[in-house]
Amino acid sequence: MMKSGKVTIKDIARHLNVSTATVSRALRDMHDIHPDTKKAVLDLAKEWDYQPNQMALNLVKSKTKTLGVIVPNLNYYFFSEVLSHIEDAAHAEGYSVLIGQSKESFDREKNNVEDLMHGQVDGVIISLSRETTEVEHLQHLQRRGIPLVFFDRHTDLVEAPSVIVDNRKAAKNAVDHLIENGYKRIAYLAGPTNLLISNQRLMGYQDALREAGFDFFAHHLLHNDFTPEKTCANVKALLDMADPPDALLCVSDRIAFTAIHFIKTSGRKVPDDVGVVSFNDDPMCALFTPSLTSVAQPISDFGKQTVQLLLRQIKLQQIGEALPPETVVLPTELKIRESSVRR
Amino acid sequence: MMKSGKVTIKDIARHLNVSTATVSRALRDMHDIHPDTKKAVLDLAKEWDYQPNQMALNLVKSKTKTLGVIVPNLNYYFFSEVLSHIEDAAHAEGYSVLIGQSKESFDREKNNVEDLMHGQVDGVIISLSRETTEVEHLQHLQRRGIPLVFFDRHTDLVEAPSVIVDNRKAAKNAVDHLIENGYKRIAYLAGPTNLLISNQRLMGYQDALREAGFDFFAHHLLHNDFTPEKTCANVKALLDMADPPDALLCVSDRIAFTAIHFIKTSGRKVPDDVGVVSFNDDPMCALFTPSLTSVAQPISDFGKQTVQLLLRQIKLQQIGEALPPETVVLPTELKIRESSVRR
DNA sequence: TTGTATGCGTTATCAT
DNA sequence: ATGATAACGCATACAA
Repeated sequence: MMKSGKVTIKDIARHLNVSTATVSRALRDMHDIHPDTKKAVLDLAKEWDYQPNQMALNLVKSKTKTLGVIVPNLNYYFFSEVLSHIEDAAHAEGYSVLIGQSKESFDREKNNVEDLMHGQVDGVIISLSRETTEVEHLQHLQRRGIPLVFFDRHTDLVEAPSVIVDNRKAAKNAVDHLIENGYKRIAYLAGPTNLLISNQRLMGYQDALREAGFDFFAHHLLHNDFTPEKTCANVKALLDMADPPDALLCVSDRIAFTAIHFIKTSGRKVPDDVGVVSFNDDPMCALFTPSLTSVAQPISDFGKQTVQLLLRQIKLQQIGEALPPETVVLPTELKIRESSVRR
Repeated sequence: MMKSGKVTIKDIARHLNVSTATVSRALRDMHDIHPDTKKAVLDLAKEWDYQPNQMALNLVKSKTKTLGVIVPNLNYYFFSEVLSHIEDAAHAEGYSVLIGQSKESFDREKNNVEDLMHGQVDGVIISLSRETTEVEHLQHLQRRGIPLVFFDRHTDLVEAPSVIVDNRKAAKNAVDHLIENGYKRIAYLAGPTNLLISNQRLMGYQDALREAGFDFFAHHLLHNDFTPEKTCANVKALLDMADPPDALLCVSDRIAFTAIHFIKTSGRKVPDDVGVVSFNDDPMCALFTPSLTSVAQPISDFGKQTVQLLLRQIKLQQIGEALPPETVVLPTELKIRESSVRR
């Protein structure tokens, strides 16, 4: 093994007294190449540890075989789980994954998108920050011809495929379940006011109340920024009310765990005094005391479908076609556990 | 705004009747450029939405401003958390982050490393898969001049900086704490047999036993592959023994949560019948019932230090220097909660 | 202050 | 079956 630094196709060509074109062909196992030449090239390539330079390939092919993924936070259970499946699916198709997190900040999201726009990726997968209300940065991306797919936290302000669940229906189911189990004053611990999925769940919550002939009380709707502090403050406010709720619909398991812990600490029982259902079906749901009833989302499908949708767009784009902005709605399942069934 | 597709420096040069060199200089705000020329270029660049082509830049500079990160699993609490901080730190320094997960498979890890070797990244951060015992793929990376840094799951078979904690000491502390609280038969629910950090913790566990004059029982040491099934089987085996342990040191919170759940289900009490301490200080530790005593690692420092170490290496490498393989040992803290203190 | 020419590593289109 | 050469988009040493 000689040749210290990076060895290029040119080095091999020179040493073998052939042209770079020949080496290139030999390396890529093309037709019209003499077996002997090919063997010589391959042998030397191996001996010298030749590795094709990806940057040069990117430039000439004008694609990177890389996907960009932007999520609010890499350490939320749901997102890290979906990301894991995205990486899996992308990897299986020969794509690398570049990550960015908005940290729920619109500016960082914009920043991330702009970074990816400089030709680093062939397409972008995004789940919006909770601050995102305008979408100029995403339209910019599309104008530059970079395919885009949403998952979970989407928007209708941009024409792009998305992979979501029917949050409204899922929430209605969850609240129906609480009502069936005798709960009468159900509060909703929601996410930030402008978070689409939180609002969709709000509609399902209201649907269920209406259908059951219950009144919707605005003071039983509390918004939350996903911090434990805010959750505790919210729960405290609810418990201190003149008409405290006897059940909670939580927008996420994280919030539900914190809420239940607070409720238990305050001397009430779950599910007897307060029933709880939430979203995501974090594995901890089954281990928690009481175990937590939660809406399961098909996380692995989230990852797979999102990647498929993006890859299809990328492929079509190369032949000049466009994919009609399809919306994939994944099924949810309410996993009923102890927290919502009175003993 | 005209010019539909991507606009290049060449387009601007042609339209302005100047050379590409001039445009390049104007864009990068260099000296020796006439204000008028500069303004004209900048204006047109803005009007036409010029974006520098990253692929071309990469090729010219022969660096990508991208870091590769390979972890066993993106959805383990510890790794997703560290990754989040790595992304943060990298982003702050103007670097993008490419991710790969080994899924605890040596082959996938090797695969990931080889992908990154083809000139996609300026450096690599890795936490080894539990299957990894040989390191040829990492040496290959280094031979190709790509700086490497380990965090958490490292190896001494490769000369590279690493960011770790003193697992042996941390484990000893944790077991000392159990002993101080009156536990006498302490078992260790370890990770896979060849996982370095698990074995380091084993040594600390044995240190503590020895110092306290306790015997080490080989049948009180059970290895685990991080699946709930295996954990339950292990715990069942322990509880069914003639001399069941009265306390458990768990190699991770995930395992501890599952173990406690199993113990509770089997009718025993934690911490009265069985005390439990573990590692990672997952936020769920505080919310769990009973709350879980755990060794906290400074996760944010893991991310920051790892990136700093890598960036320093990259910088030094550019001036032909090498960084002595420094090992950063981060402090740990035992967070004492209910699971290890008898009432 | 600006332009010319060359190189970065590879593929691809012509020839031969 | 192979070789020259022109791209890909940009930076830069050297001229002017």
